[in-house]
Amino acid sequence: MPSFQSLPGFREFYPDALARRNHLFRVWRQTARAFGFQEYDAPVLEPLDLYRAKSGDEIETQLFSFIDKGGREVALRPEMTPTVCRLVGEKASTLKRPIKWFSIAEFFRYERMQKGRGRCFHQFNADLFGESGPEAETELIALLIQCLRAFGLTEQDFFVRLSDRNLWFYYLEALGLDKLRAQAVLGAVDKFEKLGDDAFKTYAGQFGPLDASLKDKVLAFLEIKSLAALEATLTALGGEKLAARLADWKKLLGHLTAMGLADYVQVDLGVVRGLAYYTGFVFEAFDRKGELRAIAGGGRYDDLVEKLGGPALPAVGFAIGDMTFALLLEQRGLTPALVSAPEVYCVIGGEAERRAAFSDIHTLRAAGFAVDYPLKELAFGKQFKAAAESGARLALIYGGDELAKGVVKIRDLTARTEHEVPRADILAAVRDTLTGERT
RNA sequence: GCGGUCAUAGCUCAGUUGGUUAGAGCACAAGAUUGUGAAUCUUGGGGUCGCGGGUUCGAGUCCCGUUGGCCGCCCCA
Repeated sequence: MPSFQSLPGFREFYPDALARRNHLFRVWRQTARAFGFQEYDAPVLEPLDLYRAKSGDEIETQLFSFIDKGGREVALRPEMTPTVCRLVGEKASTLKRPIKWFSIAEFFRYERMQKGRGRCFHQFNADLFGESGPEAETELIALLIQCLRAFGLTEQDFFVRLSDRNLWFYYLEALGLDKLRAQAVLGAVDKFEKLGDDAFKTYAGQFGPLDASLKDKVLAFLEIKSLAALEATLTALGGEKLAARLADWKKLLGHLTAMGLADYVQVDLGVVRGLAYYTGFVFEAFDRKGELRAIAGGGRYDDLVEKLGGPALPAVGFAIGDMTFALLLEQRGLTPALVSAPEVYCVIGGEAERRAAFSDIHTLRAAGFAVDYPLKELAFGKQFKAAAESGARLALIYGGDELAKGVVKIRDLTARTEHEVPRADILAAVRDTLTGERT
């Protein structure tokens, strides 16, 4: 046993694990670019106050925070939202709208480890600033869905639950509840799925038992699973705010349907997301089997940029965590068998042949091909075995017979065929075989 | 922060009521094998049995503590 262990909850990525992680990041990055999002990055270490300002003092117990040598209170970032709000807020007047940004970054939270949760993890974050209409949600929800679909996940595997905090407040207001009571009811709604009726205990403690008919109406609202049902309920109540909100819902779902994504989106007002800073649509992605914690979550936070010292700027964003997502891919057998294999493996006779081979090896490597060879002289049989195990597509055979003829034998390790090419043509020959197969 | 459970080789594990020098498979390395692919055979390197203390003539085994993993609760930005 080594004397030094990694810290609890921290992960080490051996090459095969890193290859899988890189694959996730590569696909996310490519997808975000396809949606016109630009990548940014920012410091891992931030002033502690940035998180206090957003989430309150109690957040500190869940942070990796300390005092640096300059006496500053600092914390490893537990999320990207405050940081990106600051970045955008500082340059808001000069950035072209809409501002569509994404990042792939590592985060740290001082928490107890659990399935799908550790003390360090990565998130894909995407945010859209400067658009207050549901067009912003359309882009983000579509991006979220595509970020999962790109791995082969389908509507059989996951879905996005869509809810709306504004709608809840307008609804509860229409039912005659004031703001404080409405917030308490929303807190109960947030916990209702897990606790059932007990979720309303906190409300009862604060304001007395919730009127039975009101509670029925709240629970009925939770039952709504379609736009049609939502429309029926809202039109019955009437009122301008609800009508305007309904129009937003229609637009958002209409656009997502036009994109062919309707089957991925479920109207579900049970999603509230406890965070106080969400101001409109909120959404979370779950696996259909319901075995895992949320895969992704996000929503609109129109007040946060201003709260963190920037100008008033509407915003919508979401994040996908890598741990639960990797579990889902694994469960569905969609983790690609990625090996960091060379493209070409050289089989080399002896020291004399090695000199000739080295010249070609370097030429091929300089041209960008992944080329490997045995560091020390080995029997041919072992070299062919090593070539096969390396995962290379091609073996180049530098034997005395070939070099005497001025050729190199190219063996296709998959097809188990081989042919000779003049040494001078080796780069072109390799390129011809491998081009089009590389990603 | 709380509870349950586990810890023996790189991996999966065996190890009897406490008893000689702690084992197997896989993996890794060398050889059989100096020109063609996951085979076979032989051999080898690898362990302070998580760590610390206790009981005992004797502890991988029993007891206590501790660290760490896994699972759940709280929380989940």
